Amino acid sequence: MTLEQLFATAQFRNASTPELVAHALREAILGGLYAPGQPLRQDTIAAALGLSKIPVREALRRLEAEGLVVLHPNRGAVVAPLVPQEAQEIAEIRIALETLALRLALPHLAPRDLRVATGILDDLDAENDVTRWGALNRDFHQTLYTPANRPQLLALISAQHRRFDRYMRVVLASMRHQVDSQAEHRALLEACRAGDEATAIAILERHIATAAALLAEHVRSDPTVVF
Amino acid sequence: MTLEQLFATAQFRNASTPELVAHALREAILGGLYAPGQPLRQDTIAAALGLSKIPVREALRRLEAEGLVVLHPNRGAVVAPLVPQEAQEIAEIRIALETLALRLALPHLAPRDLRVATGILDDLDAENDVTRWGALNRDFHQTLYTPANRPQLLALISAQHRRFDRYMRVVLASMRHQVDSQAEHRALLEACRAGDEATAIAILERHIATAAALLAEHVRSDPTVVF
DNA sequence: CTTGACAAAATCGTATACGATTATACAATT
DNA sequence: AATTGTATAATCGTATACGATTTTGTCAAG
Repeated sequence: MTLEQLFATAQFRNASTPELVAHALREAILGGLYAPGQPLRQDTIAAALGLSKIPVREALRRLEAEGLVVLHPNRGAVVAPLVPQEAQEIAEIRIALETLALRLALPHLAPRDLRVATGILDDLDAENDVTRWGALNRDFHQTLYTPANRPQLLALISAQHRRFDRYMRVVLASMRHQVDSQAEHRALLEACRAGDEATAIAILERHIATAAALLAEHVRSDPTVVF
Repeated sequence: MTLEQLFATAQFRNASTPELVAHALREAILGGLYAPGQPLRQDTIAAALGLSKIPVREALRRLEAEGLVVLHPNRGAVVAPLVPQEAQEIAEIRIALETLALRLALPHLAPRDLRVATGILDDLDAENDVTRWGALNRDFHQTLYTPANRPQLLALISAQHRRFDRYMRVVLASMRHQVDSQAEHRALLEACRAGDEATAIAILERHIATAAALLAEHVRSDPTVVF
């Protein structure tokens, strides 16, 4: 999937050009099309999309705020580098935000939500592509949190989840974590179905903490891994 | 304080022009110089700062990501309107993030941090200006969280705290909430000094929840208040 | 071989200009 | 009076152009 294709694919209603560019770059970074630390040349991107630098620059500002891009004055933008220490911090943040969201959502979880979540888990089982696996994983979590009816909270969670997935991508490329992760997903879904808040929250906490620990383990076992 | 003055005052190292513009606009919005919903004309701002629209547009994108500005495609930017329901959500988010930060910071709180925090509380007692009161209030909280050594978390808290303060500003303008708030601040500081995590966390939770409740009460008592 | 100086190239940052879109005023119509 | 249509003004969005800054390449000195 090239940047041009991502740009052409992205069409929301009411989306401005810089938003579309931001979307394309976001997907490109999450999909691994651009490596961490890689420079994002304004002219190159603009030319690829048939635009001038100006909407591209605005998109980069947006992505900077999301933590996917780092801007260096007069030296341009680079894909935000991966610093495992940062992933540990994001995991802590995710636990705080997602347990809140799940607690608020649980009383409003409808059978339909559970069905949708189950369907995503089945898709996850069948999915081998790491990028789409990350997207489906985020979808699963969002499905459980959406009934909380907290748009600000959900947006924050999405942003943090996306950043975290950039690290998990590296881990998943070498380990086969899916199985364990799916077992946790199903246990979480079961606790939600049963309306067992304490258990659901505990599973969610462990689920995120486990992913972070796996990442730490991966770094420890092979310190040469370039993140 | 005019926008020009805020722009001239703002000088960080390594700050690009759009960042300086964003800083000035941020302070202007927080300081009430621009009312909620007010249009932010690119030409006007650019002319006032002696710039073209381009760096101004980039600053607006940044502020959009922070939730202080809303961009409408082809219709420009407005100061983000105040929707009390949103403040309630932000309070929930703040409780989740700030109790985490406080828990992580407590074991590393040094006497120096406590002295600094005490000094800020004294300044708060003497401060009458609502805007500077908000800034000092944020400083007090940040001082307690900084030893957690979690830059991402602190940045998130700052952004949410700033958004919340826009609502509190309206409440403080009509009520005299400072006294109660200061009592809570001192009780929190005392629990931190004693290293009593459970009490400190409980006070912090109530502190934020009380502010949110005060806001809700304010809306209930006078539904005509234009936020 | 390394270092420093300098020129050339690449890239950034933004002022300017202009087409596109939206808002406003006001006349025409129902 | 309300509504529709149209001309005008205000504003947005961005392509272009160009100065400023940084990076790269080259070569001479140590």
